[in-house]
Amino acid sequence: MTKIMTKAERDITLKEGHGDLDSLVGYNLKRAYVVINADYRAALGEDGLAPREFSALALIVQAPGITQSTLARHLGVERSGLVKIVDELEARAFVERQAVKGDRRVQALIATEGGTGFYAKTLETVKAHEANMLSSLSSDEVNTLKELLYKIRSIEL
Amino acid sequence: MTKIMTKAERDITLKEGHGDLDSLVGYNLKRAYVVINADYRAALGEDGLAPREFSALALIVQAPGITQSTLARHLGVERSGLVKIVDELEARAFVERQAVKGDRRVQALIATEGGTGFYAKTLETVKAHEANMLSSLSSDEVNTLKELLYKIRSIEL
DNA sequence: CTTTAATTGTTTACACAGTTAACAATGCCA
DNA sequence: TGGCATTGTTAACTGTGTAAACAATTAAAG
Repeated sequence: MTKIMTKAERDITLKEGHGDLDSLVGYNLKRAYVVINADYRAALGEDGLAPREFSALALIVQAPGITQSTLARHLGVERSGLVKIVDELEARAFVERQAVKGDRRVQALIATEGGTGFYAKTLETVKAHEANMLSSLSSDEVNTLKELLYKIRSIEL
Repeated sequence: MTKIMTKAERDITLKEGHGDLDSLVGYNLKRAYVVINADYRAALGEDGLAPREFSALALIVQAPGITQSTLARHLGVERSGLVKIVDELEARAFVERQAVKGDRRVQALIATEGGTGFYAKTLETVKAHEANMLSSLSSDEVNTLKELLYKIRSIEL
């Protein structure tokens, strides 16, 4: 027989950061991700690049001529899923698919001049959003956080 | 005119953890979340609770009689979205919706005996999954990570 | 060589999480 | 009493991603 608590009792139990969930990395990770993501979208506005398009563009700018397959691998998504991302980037004229001699299966991805410029501008906006978002953390804390997250995302399943 | 790199050059550029993306908290957060999430599901298997059902059950167990509205608020989802989560928990007989005297709009959520037991067992499985997943981090690092993530998810938008 | 296997980009179908908007029932307040 | 807010719910929709199949092409094996 479970004892039913009053609303006040429940709030006390739940307010503090010491429930089972708060001690789990996965739960905190998800919640933090949602918060950051919401602010990202707010900061970039209506016609800003969505996170996935932004990260794809970042890699294309930094590795001109990259292939969709390798790009997909680096982003951790399926080849099929990458198609619409590149479609979107191509539709906005940020990226072009170029035929490559020697292998007629692949098409090299290169950023247009406009795409490169838009990327640079967007990168600054994103950095500003993060700086603002994480202003309550010291820069040491931010660096530590990045390192720990990088370790986790590098784990081989 | 963008210079197209060779495959080898691209790999050098991309292999290291020092691209623009790797310096962004948001990107690392998402990638880490995906990795943890994949292992969570693998660890819990076919008929394990999905993360959202698990976290809902956690709060119901720890705050018997909680209302769907308050539960939704604490989980950071919409009331409407919570309905199917509770439906699922009720379908598996882990949770019951109970009428509450004094306010006929709300239904108090309480965990069944089976639900409480299943939760306890699942919590151990989840803890084991995290311990295994994060075995390359020191316990200090894990605590730091939790604290930093908790700070982020507590940010008011 | 020639046949077999693997890779690339793509489409289509699908699954899942989550949101918004509307609604009926109920409670609050002035 | 009358107007306003809240609760749980449904329905339509969006966003993100996967899996399976496919044609074209290249690589590998015999």
